[in-house]
Amino acid sequence: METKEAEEIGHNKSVQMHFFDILQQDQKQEEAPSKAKGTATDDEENTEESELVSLSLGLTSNDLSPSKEGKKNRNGEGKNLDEGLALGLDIRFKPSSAEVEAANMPSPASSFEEEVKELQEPTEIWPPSKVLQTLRTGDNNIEASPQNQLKKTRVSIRARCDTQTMNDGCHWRKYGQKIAKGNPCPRAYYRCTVSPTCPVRKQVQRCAEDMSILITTYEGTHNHPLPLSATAMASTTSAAASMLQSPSLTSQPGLIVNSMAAPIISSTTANNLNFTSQISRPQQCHFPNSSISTSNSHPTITLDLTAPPPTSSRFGRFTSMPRYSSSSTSLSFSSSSFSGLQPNIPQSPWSTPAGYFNYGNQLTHNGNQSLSLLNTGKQPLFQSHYIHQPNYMSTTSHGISHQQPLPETIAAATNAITRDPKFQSALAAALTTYVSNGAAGGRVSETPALNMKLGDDMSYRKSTVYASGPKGTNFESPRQLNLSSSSVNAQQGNLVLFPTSLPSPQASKSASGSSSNRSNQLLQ
DNA sequence: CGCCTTTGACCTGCGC
DNA sequence: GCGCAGGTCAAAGGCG
Repeated sequence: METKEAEEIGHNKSVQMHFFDILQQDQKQEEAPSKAKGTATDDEENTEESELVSLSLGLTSNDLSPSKEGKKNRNGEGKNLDEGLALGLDIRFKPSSAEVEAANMPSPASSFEEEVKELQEPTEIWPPSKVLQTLRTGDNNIEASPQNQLKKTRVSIRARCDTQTMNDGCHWRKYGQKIAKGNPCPRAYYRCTVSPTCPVRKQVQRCAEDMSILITTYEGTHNHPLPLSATAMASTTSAAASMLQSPSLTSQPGLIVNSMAAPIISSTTANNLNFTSQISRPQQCHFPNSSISTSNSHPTITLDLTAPPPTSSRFGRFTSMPRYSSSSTSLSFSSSSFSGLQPNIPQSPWSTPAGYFNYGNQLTHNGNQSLSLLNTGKQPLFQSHYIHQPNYMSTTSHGISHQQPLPETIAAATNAITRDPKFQSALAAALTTYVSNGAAGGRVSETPALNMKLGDDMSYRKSTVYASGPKGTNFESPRQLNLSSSSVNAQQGNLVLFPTSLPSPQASKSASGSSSNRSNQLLQ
């Protein structure tokens, strides 16, 4: 099946998304590995309740997966597998002083070897279905508790894809199909088969409104090394998922989003995208253009890769004004690089010449390649550091016409950020991604790690980001991240991030053709 | 032969 | 308690 998909994708059309996966490392597993062996199930479930969330990407080392992995080199992953990779994402939300023990936890990102051990000695963090079924009926079943149900985090990807499923780099076995209410398209249920004990499942369903949109929802934590191709976007979704793991981020001064992972280098071919990973540069999240949303019953982050492009130019013109109401605030992360996620677009989302950072209506221009960290504590976030810097706002030598600052917009957006903890974490994730993209597509990311501290202290840490031109062209021009505000439903503690500048497939096609020109213009 | 998909039945949670 | 909907199981069959 995967092979079929890969062929189809590779030869023809579709997005070839060698995708992500999330490894949400269980806090208690890490704390007490021995315990995890014995009571892994409980630990797994406890993870859902833990406020301290440690998200870690899988690693791709020597193939530790079952034999089939060795037999079948599906989707050409074998090449990548040979290389080996340590990808780690460590997002920790240290919510309160009560989480003292959290401080003793090893960081997945910094404990690669530990993770390898763990993987080599697989601890069943999810019981086999039969066991699970038994547990469900048990009195002590933690999973059955409403609380756990409530906290089961999912990451959903919306992407235009004309194949049955997106090729996310993992191997899946379909175990069920249902017609969901309100959607004529059946929902398919898949289980990760890379490891027999892997608890990760995904649901695939076409969007009722737009059949070309494939909605893939991931749930669970891989307990095995991921193929390189599967780790490409893991950090992105991990970061996104992390937002849902902490009920109140900002009240906790110690939130640290720490990027220690290798970068993901994207490569493109004529008709498909191929996100592959390469090693050893510190970096992390991919948040191409995504919308993130959560729901109450099943906290779900949706990375919306389908949004149409704005009517305005990707470069410097932003038409949407942030909208605020007493009950909602909105933040949009967008990047000019997103077109790559659309099918048939010969441009990598990670290799665009420039990223954009738009906060509110401001196009900020990080003129000195210094992307500092995000502090969403008491200080207005980008205000002092980016937006108000004349350099950033001025028309650049690339011919970008930047709009004038709009104080109200900034103030409103700042207020939105400082008000909503999840908002802050979303920003952290987005920035992490942004920096990641820069490092991935670019030549250099000078900082071994991007640390984003959301809290009270304003300790900025420098992270230098270089943009990359198309296909290996290295640019040292600043990347610009586009962050615009629109609306977030803060009432229910939900965070919604709407993409604002995602090119439609058609637009992307044309845009992709001219993008490099524009890019060159930008960077000349 | 092994792995996969299909598909009806079953289980579980939730709202009324 | 009942019904509905989502999710899962597992037997059957297909495919390479």
